[in-house]
Amino acid sequence: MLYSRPCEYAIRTVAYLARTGTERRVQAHEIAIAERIPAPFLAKILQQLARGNLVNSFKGPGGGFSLKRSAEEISLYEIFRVVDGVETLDRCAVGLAECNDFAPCPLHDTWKAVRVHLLRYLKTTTLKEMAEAVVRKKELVERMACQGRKKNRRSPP
Amino acid sequence: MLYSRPCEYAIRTVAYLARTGTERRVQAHEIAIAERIPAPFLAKILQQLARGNLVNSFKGPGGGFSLKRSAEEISLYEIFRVVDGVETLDRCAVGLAECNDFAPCPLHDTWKAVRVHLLRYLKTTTLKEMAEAVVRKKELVERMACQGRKKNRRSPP
DNA sequence: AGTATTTAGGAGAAAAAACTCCTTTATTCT
DNA sequence: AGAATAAAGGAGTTTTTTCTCCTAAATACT
Repeated sequence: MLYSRPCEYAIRTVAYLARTGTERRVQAHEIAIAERIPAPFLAKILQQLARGNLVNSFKGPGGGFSLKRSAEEISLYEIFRVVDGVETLDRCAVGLAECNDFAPCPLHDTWKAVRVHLLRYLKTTTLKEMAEAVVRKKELVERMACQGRKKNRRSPP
Repeated sequence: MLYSRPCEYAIRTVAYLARTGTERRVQAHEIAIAERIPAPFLAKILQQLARGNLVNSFKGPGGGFSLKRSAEEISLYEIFRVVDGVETLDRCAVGLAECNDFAPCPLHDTWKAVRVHLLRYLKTTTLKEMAEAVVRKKELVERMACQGRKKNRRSPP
């Protein structure tokens, strides 16, 4: 997989915050329940996001987390950078420590092209995409529920 | 990273066998030393490759492993399939268990495009590429060594 | 000031991945 | 047949990643 489990959780967390809006403070355990992520672990990840300046954090009663920027200003790449660190993308295709641009391994050039593509995906995919896609999915679910009822009328058991 | 550590080792192993030719039997510990891979672990990986019909295995004196096919007939995808299993590529972009083509998560379509690209890379990159690239690298190293000597003459300490 | 709340941070536990070690099996050679 | 060799297979150990638990710190409210 392209990025770690914690990074997956981070993406879903930021998406959750994006859907709730930038003003409201959301507590870690609320996100954990909604997204089925282990709460203490999510707290750690949220701290990383806060240190990386992707979210605001507020202690105490009424505290919680909120996004520092709007959804379309946050790319997958930024989350990935903060949680996994970008060095993981620099790894040689076959794990050779000495492989680099100056002394490339046999797969270096082809793998580099893949890497460029992956980086583009990460940098161009924003959390806006995720928020919008959820809206689209809801419409789809409602449409499918409607079709489901029609089909039941036509096909008695 | 796209595939596991064992899969990296497998690719390097198959490349090593490709360079030695399909006839000669190569022992596990020879490859382990040459590629700096833990020998007992490599033996396990080689067994997977044998079970997956990528290599021949021979027990006893004079035994070892050899490729079942020529380098250009073995893609990275085949090695990946045998060592990691292809289900790892089916994983949702953000780790949602219920995400599939019929109930896609918000990133499903964009991630799917990335996946297609990765699959193409894996399926079109063969071990022939690796074997040829090693030859090219040797020529480059010799050329650089030559330039290194010229430069030393020009730049006394 | 004291209490409650929620994040921040450190240490440890559990799970998964990587790796090691030992026995068994199959093959070759004498 | 016996010995040597090298793969095959199983179990165990180590390392890394994921996750849990506990304490400390900061904030809001009374």
